[in-house]
Amino acid sequence: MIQLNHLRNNPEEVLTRLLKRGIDATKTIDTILETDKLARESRVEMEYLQNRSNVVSKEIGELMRKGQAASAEPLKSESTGIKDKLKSLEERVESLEESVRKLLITLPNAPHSSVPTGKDSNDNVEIFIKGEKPALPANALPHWELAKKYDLIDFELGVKISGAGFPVYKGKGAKLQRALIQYFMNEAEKAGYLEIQPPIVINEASGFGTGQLPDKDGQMYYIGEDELYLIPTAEVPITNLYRDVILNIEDLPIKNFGYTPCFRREAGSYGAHVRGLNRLHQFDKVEIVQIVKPELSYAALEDMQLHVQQLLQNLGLHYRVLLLCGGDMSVASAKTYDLEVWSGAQQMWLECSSVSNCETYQTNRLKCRFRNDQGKMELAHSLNGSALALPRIIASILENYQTENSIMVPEVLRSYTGFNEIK
RNA sequence: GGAGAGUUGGCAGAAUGGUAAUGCACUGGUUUCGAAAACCAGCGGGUGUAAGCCCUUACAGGUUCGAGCCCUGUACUCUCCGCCA
Repeated sequence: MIQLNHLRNNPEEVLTRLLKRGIDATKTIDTILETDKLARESRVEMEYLQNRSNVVSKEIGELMRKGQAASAEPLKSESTGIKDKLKSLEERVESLEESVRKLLITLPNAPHSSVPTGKDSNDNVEIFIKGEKPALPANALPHWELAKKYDLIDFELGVKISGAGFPVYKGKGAKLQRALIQYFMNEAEKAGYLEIQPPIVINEASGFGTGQLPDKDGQMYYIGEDELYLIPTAEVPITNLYRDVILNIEDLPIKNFGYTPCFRREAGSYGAHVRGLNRLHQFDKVEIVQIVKPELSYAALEDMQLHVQQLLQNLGLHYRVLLLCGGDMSVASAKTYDLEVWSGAQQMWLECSSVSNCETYQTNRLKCRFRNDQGKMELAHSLNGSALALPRIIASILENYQTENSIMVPEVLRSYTGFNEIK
């Protein structure tokens, strides 16, 4: 959530930046600032009375110790009087501060100045493109047909076991996925990230910490019996490792990665674009996360984005990098790059990674801080990125690497798969 | 799932209901050629230039002039039993 202190001092700036999302927050911000002012005034008054109450109680304690119980009586009644006033005042402060907090969490993060203004994906900007569309054989098939032809993935079987969007990977299909996971993990490790195997169910506090709750409530699978959510991404449990933590400055930057399944209800999505591996309820992903000093977060964002590019490049896939416009970014992000791979047979781009700098939006909720050079508490910046999400990479590999009667395995994966070709 | 015990700073560990000791660790300083030792200071969070003030004994309530302490509820941890990869 946006820092209240920053909003107090720079309401115009926040307002302008939010306009990049197509959001006019004038009214919300005005209400926040007005309510905050009232809350602070009441708080000053409250603290004054609390102080008086503390002093009086201390004096009573003194008298009691000296055995002068009788002379404490007037003080007792004064204290009782203060208490009455305090009660309503405390309720008022609490309710005002709660109002401020509730309004504050409705605001998404303020986009960085380099983020283009826009409403939806049409306003995203392509900033880099690599490789070319592969020349496919005349009998080229979409990946779901290839998966069937070579018995790699069984979508119907998944429907029987669980439902639509839960595919079953078999044989070389399963092996290909495992090879990719292993490859991505090794590359993350080489890039200096520490491996984390987190839980894949999370509690409400964790969901709130990274911004999924309350915003994305309906998009997560919920286990009511235990009040737990299935993770939509490893970003949630990994970033929450640093909830309520005061980090040592020399521990920064923190670089973690984790491989986990991810679960998304995808409520409301339907149509042609959900075919095959395009959109699933369960998928695997390797996620990279960084917690860094504020002044270094944009360098880290570029670093992470380039790491993901390198993976795609090494796999020999045609891909492009998009700078998302304000309206297409997730609530927590201040700046996001999406990476998309080319799906040769479907003739379309598939998003396979999203790399975001959340600045202090998450760390403010998480209370993830460090002591800066002046010895003052400061919120760290958090970043996350997929490196990479598996299904769409597999779709792209199957389609782009198909020959007339086989599918070639990308060079870099062959030592992991143990086979060069799928026939 | 059942029974019992417990939860105080980074750790250890005090506090007849009277306003959170102390030790260790850590940080800075004095000293030293340098280090150790010793000594001094700091060492939960917020706010404030500062003095200060407020909050803080797992969390939420209650009793009280005053709660780490008494009462109620919740969460978590540990031990034993049961079940189990």
